[in-house]
This record gives sequence, C-alpha cells and structure tokens, in this order.
Amino acid sequence: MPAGSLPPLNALRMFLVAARHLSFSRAAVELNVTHGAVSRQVRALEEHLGVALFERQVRQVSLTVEGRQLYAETQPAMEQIAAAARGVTGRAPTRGVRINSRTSFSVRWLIPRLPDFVARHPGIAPQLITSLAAPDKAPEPFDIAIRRDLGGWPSGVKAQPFLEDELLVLAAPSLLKKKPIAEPKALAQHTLLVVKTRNQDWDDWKAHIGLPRLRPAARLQFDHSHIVLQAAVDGLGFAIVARSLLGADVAQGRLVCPLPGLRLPLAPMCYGCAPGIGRETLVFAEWLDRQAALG
Amino acid sequence: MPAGSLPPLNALRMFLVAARHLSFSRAAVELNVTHGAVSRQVRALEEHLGVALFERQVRQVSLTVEGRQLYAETQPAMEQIAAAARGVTGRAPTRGVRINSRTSFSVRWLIPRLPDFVARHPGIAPQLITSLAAPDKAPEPFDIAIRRDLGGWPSGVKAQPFLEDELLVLAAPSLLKKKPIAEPKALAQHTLLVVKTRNQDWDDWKAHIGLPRLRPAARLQFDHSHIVLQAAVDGLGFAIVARSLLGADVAQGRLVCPLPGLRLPLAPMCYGCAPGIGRETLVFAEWLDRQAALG
DNA sequence: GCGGCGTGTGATAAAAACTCACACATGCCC
DNA sequence: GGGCATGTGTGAGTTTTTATCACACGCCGC
Repeated sequence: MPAGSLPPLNALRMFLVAARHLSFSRAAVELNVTHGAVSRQVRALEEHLGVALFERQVRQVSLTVEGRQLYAETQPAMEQIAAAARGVTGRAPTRGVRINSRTSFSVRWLIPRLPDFVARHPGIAPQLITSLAAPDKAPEPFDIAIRRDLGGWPSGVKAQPFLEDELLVLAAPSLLKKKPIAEPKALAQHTLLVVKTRNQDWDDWKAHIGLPRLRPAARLQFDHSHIVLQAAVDGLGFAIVARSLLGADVAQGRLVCPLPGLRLPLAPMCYGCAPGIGRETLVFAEWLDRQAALG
Repeated sequence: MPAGSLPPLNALRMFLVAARHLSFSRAAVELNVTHGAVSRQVRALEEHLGVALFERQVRQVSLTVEGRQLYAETQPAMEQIAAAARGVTGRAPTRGVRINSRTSFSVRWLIPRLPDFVARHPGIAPQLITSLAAPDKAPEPFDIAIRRDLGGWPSGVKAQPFLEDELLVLAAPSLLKKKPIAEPKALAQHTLLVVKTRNQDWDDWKAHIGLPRLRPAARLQFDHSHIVLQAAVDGLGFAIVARSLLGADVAQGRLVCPLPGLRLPLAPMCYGCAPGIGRETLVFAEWLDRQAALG
C-alpha cells in the first residue's frame, strides 16, 4: 500500500489559497482563475472527504473545524514540496537559453511574456541578447534566434515561422479627435512617424492602397519601432508598425487603428535553433509557439 | 508571496509512484493508467523543473541525483497530506448512506461497484440493506432506495430513473456447443432457469417473439436472479435476466447471448431519496448516475 | 533471428477544469 | 427604502488537460 488515497491535489491547492485568504474571490485572483473555479474545486474536495471545510455565510466564508485542521496539516507539507522543487531546480547547472532577438520585438512582445515562461519553467533561465545583426553575423553565440526573415540564418539552421504578422496604421485617440481621418488621403494633413531601419514601410503601404504620391505634412524619424510606438501613444503622429508589437496599447485604448481595413501583409516571425541545442531550448521554442497561438 | 510556485502536483504524484517502483509500467498499474500517461506526466514535471529526474536506459529507468533528492523531500510531504486527509475524514461523524436495494441487484451490480465509491468518497460510509419489500414497506429506514418500479414509493419520494435495462436470454458456451440454438424454437430442447419472483419473464418473452406455446424440455426454479445466473454459468440451462445483472460474465465469455436480436424492454432501475437527506446521499445518487452512464 | 519487454510518441477520444452569465442574499449609502 | 456593490453558487457551453490506443524502437535472452 502506498501513501493511502491522496485527496485531489489541485483542489487541495486551491483550498489552501482560499483558506489563507478566507475568500474564494481573492484566492481566484491569486490563482488567476474565476471565483467559480475555486468554488467548484473546494466543493470537489469537500465531497471527496465527505466533510464540509468552509462554512458559507452570506458574502463570506469561514473555516470549519475540519477545514482548520486540514489547513494546518497540509499547508506545511505544500511548503515542503515547493521548497523541494526549488531546491532541485537550483542544484541543477541551470543551463540558460540564450535568446537572440531584435530590440523592438524584445521590448514589445518577448519581455512582457517572459514572466509566464519563468513561472512555467523555473529551472530554465532565459538570457536575452538584443541584436540587430542577422543571425549568421551574431557577435555572440545563441541557442535560439528570432527574426522576421526566413533567410539569413547560419548554415544548418532552419527557420521555423511561429507568428503571423501584418502592418497596421495607428494613432492616439486624442490625435484623431482633433483631426479625424475618414479616408487614407486625409493622412496628408498629418505627421508620419518613421522607423529609420524600416523607412520603406510607409512607401509600401501607400503603394498598397494606390496612393504612392501621398505627401504627409511632416515626418519624424526614430531608430526603433518601440520608440515610434511611444511617440504615437503620446500623440506625435501616425505610426505604421507590426501587429505583433502592439501589446496592450490597442486593447487599452491608448492607440487606435483608424483605417482597420487597410492592412499590409508582413513576413511571419521565425525562430531558428542553433545545432546541438539542449532540451531547454526546445522547451523554449515550444513555449514560443504556444504564446503565438494565444494571439 | 505564498508557497512559491508549486510544481504540477498530479505529475509529482505519478513521479513519486514511478520513483518508488523504478518503473513507469508498474507505476501505471498502481495508478490504474497506461504507461504512456506516466511517461508524459513525468516528462511534464521534468520540463517544469528544467531538470531530468530519470535516466532512461533501455527497458528501464533510474533516478538521477535530482530525482533522488526530489523523491526524498516530497515523499514525506505527500504522506503528510494523505494522513491529514484521512485524519479529517475520520474525525467527522461519518454519516453513512443507508442504501436499500434488492438482493440480486446488490450482488450483481451495486457491490462490485462500491469499491469505486469508497475510493472516491472515503468520508462517506455506505450501508447496504437488501430488502425485497417495496420501499414504502421497508422495515428499516433508508436514505436512498433502488428499485425497478417507478411506483410503490413512500409519499413525498419521487423515483428517479438512472439505468436503462432489458431482458436477455443467456447460456453457458459449453451448453450451446453441445446443442446449438439457431432459432428460438430450438429452446424447446433445453432447460429453462426460472426466478421464482419473476416467473412471468419467460412467458412475456415467448409472447414477445410470437411463440407463446413454446414448451421447454424442463424448468428449474431458483429464488434469486443471481442464483439463476450462477446456474447458467454452470451450464444448467437457459436464463432470462436483466442486462444490468450480467457483470463481467458476458464480457469474459462465461455466458453468451445466443439470440442477441430478441430483447425484451424492461422498466429502468430507479432510485428514490428519503425526504430530508444530507449531502452524502446526494453524492451517492450522483455517483449512481455516473456509474450507470459508464455502462 | 525472433518474440518479449519496457519506454517514447502522434493522433484522437475522454474527462476535467474553467469561463461566462446570471441568480441570490446581504450590507451599505444616498 | 431603493439602488448599487460585493461575494458566493450554479447551469450551460467551451477550452484545456489527460489518458488511451496503436505503433515504433532498442535491447535482451533464448
């Protein structure tokens, strides 16, 4: 006989958080789920044990005698498990994943998502090296590189597309309020924000919509897309950038897309793994795929 | 900060069993899953930690240093959790569920499934009282009664059907080998096994197939369906019993249904809960529904 | 050389978990 | 006292996870 029948462990985990907060809702926030999920898991644990663990009052819950006992006895055990897990990952040589990525993609897409990776894989330490050079000219060795191009990779490395992309025109809502844009032509009244290394984007876009000779009122040039985005948020003018770089600025209303129908396809973002990489890099690549699929 | 990020707990549970056995296959047997499930969960845990826990040799696995450490530190914690869970269920008043059911259904359907209930709900102790009387004439109080009839329940109790059923004709393969049955008429050469309290079943069946005057070579009478089934397994003759009572005898070839097309519909099995029952009885009723749905 | 044995894995089915949207009960505040 | 905010419970539907199945592989022993 092993350890005797264990209770449902994830339900127990949620119970412990709920017991600590004495609140399903606050536990739900900590666990990144809805309060309904916590309610159901606690109920499942109670049914497994055949004992009520919480007393449900109105708008609040409190622990029963059995709930208090269970909390007191299992919480240290969970701490012990967490500590053991940390101990094991710590003692390992912790070979990090060396990631080579361009500045704007790093700042606007990768870094905001890295905390998720660290939480999922605490034993793998990502090292991010931003670099503008092509992967085959990289000054430092890397395990995985991320670029938009399908070419320009060291021999033996095959680029794997993982994130579809497109160019969008964006501006701050305050700017549009002052001078609304009904049709693309009206852009002639505005300032365009240009990325130095991608100054053909506006020309491509103008050609794409059939107005190659459109002349803006002014042009401001910056050396990275993420700086252009900051300038756009601050109402300096119109930006044309890849959808993948938008982050929360559109969702939270700091930027809007005044001409949503006019989009320019863009090569997908790709990653390429150096030959002879370890399992950690593979895990990171799969995580990239998943993150991209989440949109 | 809570306990720090916990590892996936069900994966850890499988890891511990696998580590104890030093075998994924043996762990799978203990956990009632396939070896593939164990393999995947262990892999998931390794990826979460970013550390290999097993060394895969051919046809066997052994623990790495990190695996040994993790095992040594988390196994006691799991024991502690299991003990705490047992302690909490034990201290509760353990109100059992009093189940009232007829003998044959108890022996052939309910009792073989009860271990599953006990495993799922260690805090709820089922008490089974077999009784032939109608639920409203039961000599002892019950929380839930199981009968085929939709009527004959105490006032205030509504019967809930939970298991469709039908009558089947069955016999031991050895008997059929000696005297094969090509059509229903050939039953005239055989012995029919009759349940005293259900002696109309054969007549109903004969009427159903249009041979009301069919006369068997002999009749043997018993007082319970489960005894008739034992007699059939032992090659004494042909039985007509409810599908719900078959258990594993058909699946494992101890009985066969020589005339599979000729089935007689039967009222579904129903349960009725006494008024004012507790949550434990509700849990049992839901478990009945689930078990019936599993077929 | 061939069947037996234990593990890994792609495709797919089954089960579990979660979310959403709403219900309910209460306290609080204007 | 009515309207609103708060925290929990729950049915229906969806997503995510988990397990299964079926097969591959590598070696062992006969």
